[in-house]
Amino acid sequence: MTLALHNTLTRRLEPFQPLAPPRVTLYTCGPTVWNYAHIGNFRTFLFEDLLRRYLEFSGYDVFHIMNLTDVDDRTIKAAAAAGKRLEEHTAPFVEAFFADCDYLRIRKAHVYPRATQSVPAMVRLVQRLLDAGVAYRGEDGSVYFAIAKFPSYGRLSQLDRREIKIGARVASDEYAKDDPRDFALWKRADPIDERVGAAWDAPFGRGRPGWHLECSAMSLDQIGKCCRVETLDIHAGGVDLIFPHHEDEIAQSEAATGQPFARYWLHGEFLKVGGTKMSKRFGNFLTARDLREQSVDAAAVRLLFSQTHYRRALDFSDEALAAAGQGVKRLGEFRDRLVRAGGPATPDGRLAALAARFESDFRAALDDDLNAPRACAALFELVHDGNGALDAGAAGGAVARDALDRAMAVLDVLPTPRAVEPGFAGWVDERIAARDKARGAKDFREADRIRAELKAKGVEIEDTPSGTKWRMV
RNA sequence: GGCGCCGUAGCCAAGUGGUAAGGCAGAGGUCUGCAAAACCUCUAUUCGUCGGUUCGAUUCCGACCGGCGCCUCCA
Repeated sequence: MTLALHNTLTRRLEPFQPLAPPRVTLYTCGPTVWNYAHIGNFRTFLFEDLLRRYLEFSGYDVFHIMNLTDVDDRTIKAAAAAGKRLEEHTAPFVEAFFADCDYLRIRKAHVYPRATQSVPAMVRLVQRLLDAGVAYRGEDGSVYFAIAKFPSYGRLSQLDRREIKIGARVASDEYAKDDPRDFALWKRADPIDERVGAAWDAPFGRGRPGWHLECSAMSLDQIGKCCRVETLDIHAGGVDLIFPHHEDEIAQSEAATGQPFARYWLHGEFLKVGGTKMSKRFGNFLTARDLREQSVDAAAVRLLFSQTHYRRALDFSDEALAAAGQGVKRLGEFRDRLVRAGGPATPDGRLAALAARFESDFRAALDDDLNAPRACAALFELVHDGNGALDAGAAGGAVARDALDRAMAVLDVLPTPRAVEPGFAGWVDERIAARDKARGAKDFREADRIRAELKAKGVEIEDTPSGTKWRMV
């Protein structure tokens, strides 16, 4: 079994073969830190987290680069509106982004190059394109990429099969370009750029990088430094980036290096709300901090997103999130039960057999273009059959627990342990002891009263053959 | 107008040219003092509609209806 991934470049499922295994260079388009990222943005980052984790699970040595776009039109506009310098405005959003990633258990990239700190690499790339004759200075002083000089332009987005809508809108800089489709590599600095500190000197004029340029320059810079290559194994992002962002990245990068920019392009679908794309523009968004403030377990978000394939739009709702929360709880209960089911395995090896089947199904599902919904189905089959085996007296939970834990290195959907104050835990134990005493004396009214008392404090109890268990809900 | 995606039970959602995974919710049962948890049973003869190809289609083709996305900042 080998991993196959859907490559946007070919619109096909392809066996995954990195340039120099076991190394895999992975570049994922990160957030634009002009504001808080919403969970639609995080759906993409979580899909990339799944990809990253599964590559590592499969034995690859992943070098993961995620950029932070801290200078672009929106960032400048927002900084100017707030009367702040660029870095002053973006700093809290950068911090919030990392906090949100931690909350959602997103594995850290190895490097987070920032656009404002990568200007020299961008200037070098623009110069290289000017030298190669595929870029030119427009009448407005900006530098543009000449699409006519790059014949394969449009391959990723199948632009060759499209018609550009004529007369829909006329870009303000259109008069400065040779061809309306040409895009800016370097934008001449205007007074607002200067005011917020978004302007740098370059041989071809003082200005700032175009959005597409940032990703090309940062990714090539990073993989050049780490691996001395000019081709990424995987480049991933949201579907909305296919055109023009990724198309333009390919043009710039390949025109400069003469090498394929990325071998595999992966794109995650949108998160929707009531049938419409979640977007800042529509105001129908929810941030990770909103969920955290509602005490939503990040595991529920992870499970919810894992239960829909990454190339399929997912409609978000509180009901769906709550349903995932129930699933997470069930997984946690099962793992606790496995831990309690110690001792040597029963002779028929039921749990071991279930664990083996699960691991095989789990891999097969994820090998098939990261089919996490199927992996989740395998997981719940393990829970169901495992519970049945335990009910029937199977012991030796360690095998199944190990299999579960290995899978969790990829999905990571077990409940977040709740921190409980020692004093509170002591009080709960005391109450439970009192209840057990009442139960022993057949005083069930008192026992039920104590249970209600605990419930009011958020403590749920469960009587088991080995005593009374409790948990926070 | 161009390009593309989707339409599967109450909700969410996999999937296959050979007769529908999984999760949540619901009903009944076992267990329990009662619960909880867990397990058992039940819950789509059917996969938007209409045609076509086929021995056979939810799965392939066509048309239509409905929803969405990109073509402009966008995860």
